[in-house]
Amino acid sequence: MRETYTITELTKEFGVSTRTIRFYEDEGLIKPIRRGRTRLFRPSDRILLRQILRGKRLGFSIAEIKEIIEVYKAPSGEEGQINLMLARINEKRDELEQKRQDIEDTMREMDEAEESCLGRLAELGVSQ
Amino acid sequence: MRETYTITELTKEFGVSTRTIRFYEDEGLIKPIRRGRTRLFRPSDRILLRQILRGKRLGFSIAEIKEIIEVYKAPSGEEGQINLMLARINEKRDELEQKRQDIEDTMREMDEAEESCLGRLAELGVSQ
DNA sequence: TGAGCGGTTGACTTTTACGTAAATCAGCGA
DNA sequence: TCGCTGATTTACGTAAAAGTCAACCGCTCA
Repeated sequence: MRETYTITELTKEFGVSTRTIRFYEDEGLIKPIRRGRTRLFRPSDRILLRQILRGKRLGFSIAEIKEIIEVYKAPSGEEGQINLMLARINEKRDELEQKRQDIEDTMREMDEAEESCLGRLAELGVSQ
Repeated sequence: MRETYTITELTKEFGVSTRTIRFYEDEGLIKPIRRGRTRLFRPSDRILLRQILRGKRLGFSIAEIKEIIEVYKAPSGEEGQINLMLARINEKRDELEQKRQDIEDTMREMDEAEESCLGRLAELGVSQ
């Protein structure tokens, strides 16, 4: 595994701009190390970026993604803290479950749309 | 089934503002009929609104939701048009499939986070 | 040694998806 | 006829998530 990545390597791999990556750093989502002023991204930063973009595709806001990343890091602290973590995990799971349902519903309507397109094509074929 | 709904009935049912619903009309997503100046929403408008909000939860933009709604309406026109529709349907399906995968991945990481929280709780319990 | 290349900072701008406020209107019950 | 309620239009405001631009730095290699 590579030790570090430059910012442009990551922009190419993930198809985002440098501005975007720096923005995520400003928002506290990733904390690359520095050599002089230049950012160096470790494998863990790269994984974080992957998780951030995954969250974006699912329509989570930066703030929500931050929360999700927090629970990934998980457990330090005493019982109260950990129970709070568990509660948050369940919240996020519910949201994901809702999205999953939304996807199923949308998929089903896509199937119906496809069906009726194919039906229409068949009609056209027959009448020719 | 009800004949029509007022705008406030829909805001209450779906938990959105009147501004939001009017915005969707401005964007051409729904076209309620009018009695005088007042909007009247038919069952089909209500279903559209449901689909719009589903799209929003999945992180689609208004423009993308518009496209999705277009393919729901589906088939009129000749073969070329319909084949174009079918292509669009498959594009959207790919996007949905990606989101589905993203959800699975996130869910799995949630499970891991939960595991390690529970593990930490067990430790705390034992040491007490 | 100077030109190019990749990276950085900072500031301003843009797009999307509404929020908010003001003025207006239409029906309705007392 | 008054005042309330609920709806409408118009217009400006705003937060989030970047895009864009300018000025600058530090290396390297020809």
